[in-house]
Amino acid sequence: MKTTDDSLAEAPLPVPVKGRKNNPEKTRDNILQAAIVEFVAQGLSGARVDAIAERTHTSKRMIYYYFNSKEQLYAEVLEKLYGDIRRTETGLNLDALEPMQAIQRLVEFTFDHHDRNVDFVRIVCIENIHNGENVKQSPTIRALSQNIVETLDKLLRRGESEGIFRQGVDAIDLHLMISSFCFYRISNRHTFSEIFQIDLVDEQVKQRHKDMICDSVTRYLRP
Amino acid sequence: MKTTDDSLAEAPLPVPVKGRKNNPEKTRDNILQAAIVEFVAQGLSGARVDAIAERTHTSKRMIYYYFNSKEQLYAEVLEKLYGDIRRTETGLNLDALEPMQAIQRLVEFTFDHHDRNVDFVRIVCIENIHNGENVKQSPTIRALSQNIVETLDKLLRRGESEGIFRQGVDAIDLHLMISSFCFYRISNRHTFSEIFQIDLVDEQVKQRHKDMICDSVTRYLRP
DNA sequence: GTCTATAATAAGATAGAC
DNA sequence: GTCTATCTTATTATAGAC
Repeated sequence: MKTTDDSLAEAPLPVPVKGRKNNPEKTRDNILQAAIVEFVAQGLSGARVDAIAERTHTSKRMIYYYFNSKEQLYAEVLEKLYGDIRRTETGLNLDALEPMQAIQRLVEFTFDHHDRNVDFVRIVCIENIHNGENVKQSPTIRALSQNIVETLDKLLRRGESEGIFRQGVDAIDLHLMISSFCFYRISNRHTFSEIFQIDLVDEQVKQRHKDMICDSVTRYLRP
Repeated sequence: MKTTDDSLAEAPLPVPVKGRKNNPEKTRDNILQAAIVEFVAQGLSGARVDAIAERTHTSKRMIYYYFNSKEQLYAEVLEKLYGDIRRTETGLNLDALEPMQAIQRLVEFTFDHHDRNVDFVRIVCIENIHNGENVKQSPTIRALSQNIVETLDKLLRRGESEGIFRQGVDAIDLHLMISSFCFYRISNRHTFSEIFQIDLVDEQVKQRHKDMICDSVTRYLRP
């Protein structure tokens, strides 16, 4: 390929794009976005640093420059996806509604939430395959998730005192019940839909399942 | 290391263990068992053929001899774990019970089932991370899983005609509901227990959750 | 059928120029 | 801060003896 051996005369283009100055934040975020795509698609062990670099407007060197290792990059991806999702959980304004309607709204929100955020569901699966080791090392993630339990607890106590809900239901238990359905429907959709020949993406099926979990939770809560 | 260059005089021990003759079936099964442990612990991409060989009483060469590739070995692991679990689902003898008791028994069975078979839960997660591609290629797995839906459908129709269950509940939908809770409790236990600070292994908690899903399903089914 | 040794390649991480 | 080129090690897979 070389037409001359005067290497000093070759390609003086360390500056990324013509005329544009360096933009560290943008570069870093660009890498993080690419990493999300790769980790979500391939898992932690399956993801390739080279593949992440290819999805980037920059180079593999920059990944190590900003994130030091594949593991640390993964940890940031995990925090980002958890953060994105937990933040949307605020501003549901359940206090204004009566308990039974509020719980219904919360269930529907959780359902849609998982349905729209397949990436989040996948990264949580991946993290569990790795025994939650990265979640355990992130106080941020734990802190982010307290909100939903507090909301639910407040709601349960309110319904309880009004005599609309039965006594003594634990917020975390109920969250487990709601999440499990909403999560599993997405996380296991490949095996479930293949084995039982059901199209989980179909709008009618989706609505039926949403009604199902709503109905199931409200019936469970009645005294 | 060599103290002599007469290589012909060295180590004539291709025969595995002293005096014992070759045992192909045993060797093959030994590899499969080792592969289960490794794939379940590390996932498909995370599993190392060398690590599987180390867990074996034989060598890496034998893995390729019997299974041709890492992928094919994984596919057999998947079939084996699905097969093991589906087979135990028969012989529940629900026909003898009245519908509401039968469904309760089925739910409890499913709960315990997942609780006892963490390996199965993990391999299903792993398979879903890989978009269920191997399940799709295995007619065996699909065939094995029809039993549970048939059982459930028969039960639902019986309860329906006796007026004990509400009309029109779909067996696959209900199976989704029951499975999701039982599965998620295991599959996501690492992140869930860390984030919400709950000990899912605790016997009291476990019993509470078992009651919860039972209660929830029976309430859902009532007319 | 089974073993040890090794080839071929892929992947994480780094060097060094600019 | 960014790039290209490369080092090192790990990993899948195979050769060839017995």
